[in-house]
Amino acid sequence: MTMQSQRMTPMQQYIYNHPRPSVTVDVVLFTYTKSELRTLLIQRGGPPYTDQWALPGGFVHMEEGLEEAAARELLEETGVGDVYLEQLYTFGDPQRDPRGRVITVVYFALLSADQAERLAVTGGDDAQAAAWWNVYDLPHLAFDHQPILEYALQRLRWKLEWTALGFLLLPAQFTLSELQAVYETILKEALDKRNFRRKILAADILEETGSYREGDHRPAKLYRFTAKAIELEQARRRFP
Amino acid sequence: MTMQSQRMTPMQQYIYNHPRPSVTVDVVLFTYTKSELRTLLIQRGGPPYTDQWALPGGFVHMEEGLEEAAARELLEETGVGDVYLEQLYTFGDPQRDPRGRVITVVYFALLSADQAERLAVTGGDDAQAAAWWNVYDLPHLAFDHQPILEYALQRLRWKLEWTALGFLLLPAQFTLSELQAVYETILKEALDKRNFRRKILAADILEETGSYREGDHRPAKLYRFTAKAIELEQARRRFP
DNA sequence: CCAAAAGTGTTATGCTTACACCCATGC
DNA sequence: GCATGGGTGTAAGCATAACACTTTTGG
Repeated sequence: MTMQSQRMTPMQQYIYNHPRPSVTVDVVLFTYTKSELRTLLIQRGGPPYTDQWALPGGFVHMEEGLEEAAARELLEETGVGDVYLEQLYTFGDPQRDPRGRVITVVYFALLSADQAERLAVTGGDDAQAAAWWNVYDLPHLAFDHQPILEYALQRLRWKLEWTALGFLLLPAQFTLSELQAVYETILKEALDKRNFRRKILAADILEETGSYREGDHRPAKLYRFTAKAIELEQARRRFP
Repeated sequence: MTMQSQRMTPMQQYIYNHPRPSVTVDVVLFTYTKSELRTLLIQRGGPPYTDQWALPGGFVHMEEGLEEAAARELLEETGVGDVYLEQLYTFGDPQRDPRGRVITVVYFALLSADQAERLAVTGGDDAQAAAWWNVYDLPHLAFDHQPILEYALQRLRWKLEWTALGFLLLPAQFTLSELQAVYETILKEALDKRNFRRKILAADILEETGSYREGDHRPAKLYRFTAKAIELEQARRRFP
């Protein structure tokens, strides 16, 4: 493997002896609000796929790392910061973008319901619209973003079953029933209440806040997850 | 995200309005021969890192997919074809290559001992040397290939524990003791013979060939793995 | 007092683990 | 006949899975 020569013209052009692909990052951001699993999409302002919905993302700058680029794009396009991010997969089919060869490194992100609700989600630095969509009721997506999203959903299911990161989708305080509802929505199956509680509590990553959620019926204990839960799971992170 | 204009000069140069990274694929290829877990490395023929050992790999061509590129590089540089390939991770630290911004999509590959031994491993299309190295006794590696290889080794351990893909490292026929030795080498721990056999046979992915390995002592039954074994990505459910 | 969600234990089953001896062959 | 690796079963402990009723509140 040998390197291509590279120089810059006065007119800010970049010349290479071999063609190069573009490299983008895209982000699949999940949260759980209003009893729905949701993902953040951007409505495209220009061709190709004008007006269609797409994952937030953009070009990787020359001086930034990939995860850094994903965090930056998320912040610029949606105002979302301080988010759990991990690399999902790199998609590089030569035909995936009609404009040319674009390889995209996709990141997987989880946002707490608190943060999601605090966001005024209607466009960031450009005039694009951003909106939360129910994962089970999506619009038609641009590019190959449909299969990418499905793959991210698989990863999310896997995370929920094998790690404690489900907490990252919830507000800071939640009841066990709410937590169970998240699991049931994402895994698409009903769970046994007693077994669920026993297993979650045995994992020793929750603590009672001492307060209760008052409502129509019997008040429910509120829990938060302990800092330990996050470290523990980051230690178990399978993709660096 | 908007696309850069792009045109080609008569002198076969490629001009872009924005700088672009190079994109390479690298492959971590594992096999198990002579009682050792081995990986294939290439000795670099020029700068940077002249004479140092590195993962096989090279630039992604504009018209080929990523996995396709990985397979091609493997074939060109080492003569290895017909191999299990899966994407491992994409590394894109801006400083990882002294020549400029190079993002590499790394693939993880498993080669059967049969194929590994049939290979005359001494350089492919260029005059670079290729050689198998014991994973636990590696030379100093070029670029960031050391941590990449460690990450691949983690993935291999995970595969061995959770899937049946360990078979792909072995010759077509093998004894249970040989199989156990592979597991012990890769997982770096001793396994109980009876439990190992019970578990492997219960997985129902092996069949007896009917013949025996004759040797110094009592002949051992030879097994092969069934086609079914490859699909079986074990999914132990966390919730009922 | 009724509706609705919160909360709580026990049992059967299957899987995992630990463990020691006989068998078949070559020399 | 002995050295060497091949091959086999069982019991204890642990985690999982199935299952139904009582408690607390608001209206």
